[in-house]
Amino acid sequence: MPELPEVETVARSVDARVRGDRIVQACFSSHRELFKTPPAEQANGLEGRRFISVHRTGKHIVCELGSGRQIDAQWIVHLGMTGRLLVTRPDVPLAPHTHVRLTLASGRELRFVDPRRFGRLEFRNLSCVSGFAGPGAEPLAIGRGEFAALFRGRRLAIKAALLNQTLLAGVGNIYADESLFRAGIRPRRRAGRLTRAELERLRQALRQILRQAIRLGGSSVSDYVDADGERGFFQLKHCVYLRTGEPCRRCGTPIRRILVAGRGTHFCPRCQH
DNA sequence: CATTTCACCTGGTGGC
DNA sequence: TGCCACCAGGTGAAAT
Repeated sequence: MPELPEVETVARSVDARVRGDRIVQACFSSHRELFKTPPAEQANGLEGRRFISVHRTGKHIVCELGSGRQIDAQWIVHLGMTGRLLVTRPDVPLAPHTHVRLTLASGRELRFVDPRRFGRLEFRNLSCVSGFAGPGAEPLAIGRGEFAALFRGRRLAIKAALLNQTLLAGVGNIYADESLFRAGIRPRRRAGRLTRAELERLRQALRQILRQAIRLGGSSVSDYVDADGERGFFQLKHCVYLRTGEPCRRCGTPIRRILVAGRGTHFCPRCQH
């Protein structure tokens, strides 16, 4: 489900609800594939610590934790396709596929729910390991020259390059398609063949779209919600994503769907070159 | 090395 | 109503 704007929205809403709160008890499910750190070790590390802050890096939610005032551990949550982090009252019935419950000193619960189990959870004790650092560049912070350099000499499709998290962190299928539409670039163009002007159009398109999507709370295509259960509204602004056969909002030509890098890819054959 | 394909999961939808 | 094929916001391992 979640790409940069959705993860940013979730991180902000979780931060607003749990900052300063202490974890009293941690309950983990037995689906081991979810846990990069063994669940018992995570529960052990979480219990007794306080949320100092929660923020986003790429598609990862990073919870900075402390036993006292200092940050001494991190809990890192990747939502995969269908993961949700929810802060609820404890009497709210458990959703199916709830894999983690953190009981907080305030009496509320932080819950991790993930039907497809593509999410990943990791605990890092900073006295043993370094802090989390994702590999890719932040699309909202990267400059023109650095952005262009990411794609230089690459023969793969520009859409596949946008999805590669080690190049840019946070862009997924929705925002790759939407930014390529806004920049007027076909998704199958070879990344290394884009002109300097096209690359700069793409960088600007990405910035504008990601910022607007964050303002609107992300895209709720089927089930995405933030920590308060609120849906986003950017899906109302989609120009191509999941609009196969519908008229292009700019020129009226039916939107086409193809496969690129194994992912459904949507574009306007008239507006994109 | 760079790039492509596929497996990992559940659930929703639409056709017959 | 049921059954089936196909699709879905992601990623990392294996193959090429």
